[in-house]
Amino acid sequence: METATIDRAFLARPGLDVAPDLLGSVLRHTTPEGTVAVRLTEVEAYQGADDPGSHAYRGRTPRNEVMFGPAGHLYVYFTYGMHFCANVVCDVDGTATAVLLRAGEVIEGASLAAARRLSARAPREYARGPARLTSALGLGRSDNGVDLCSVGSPTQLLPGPPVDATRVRTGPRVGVSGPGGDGDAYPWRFWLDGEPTVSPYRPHVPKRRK
DNA sequence: AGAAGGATTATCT
DNA sequence: GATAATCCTTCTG
Repeated sequence: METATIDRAFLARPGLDVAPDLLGSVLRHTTPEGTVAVRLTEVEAYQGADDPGSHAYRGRTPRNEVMFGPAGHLYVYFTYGMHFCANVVCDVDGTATAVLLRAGEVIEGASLAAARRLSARAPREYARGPARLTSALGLGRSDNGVDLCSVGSPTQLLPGPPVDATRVRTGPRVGVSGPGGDGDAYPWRFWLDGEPTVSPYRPHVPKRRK
């Protein structure tokens, strides 16, 4: 039988609870070009109304509509005029929380990932960063809202090899400012310690005058 | 090695 | 009209 996807009920809780449990899971995407699969090594949780860093903070809009839907769907958004980022929608229908997929290790389709990531100098850079991850997988606008939990879907979230829980680390999210612009208020970024594919951006370096 | 600026457009104020 | 859950190239030390 086909490999089972991650259960939707597993994702139907707050993104903050789901995020660390998603480390080590595998996102696989198949297109006419072929299949690429990524084992997740770095993620970030985004909550709803209480989280100023979340797209859902100011309520439902056409862009973030998918976040408010049922768990187990993919929320893909376009940013900085040239990049896509992907989230796994969590929590129950009507409550908007999600997990941003920041980085991972390509474990299937390395040659196709390389073709999509021409600037990468080493395989570890194929999906090292949120926009790089979507690029390596070939995800874009048309993948916004797709179901990740149905067998036979071209885009699936699958269980990965077991993860050593003692390797899970947490820290401030990247590119998110808290109240007063003084860095992220919450340590809602999770990664696997020692993974070469974890994006290297330093957690919140305050700008210093020279 | 580290810092700085450009690319490029959807989205919301 | 400003900003953005970013990445890449180029400049400087």
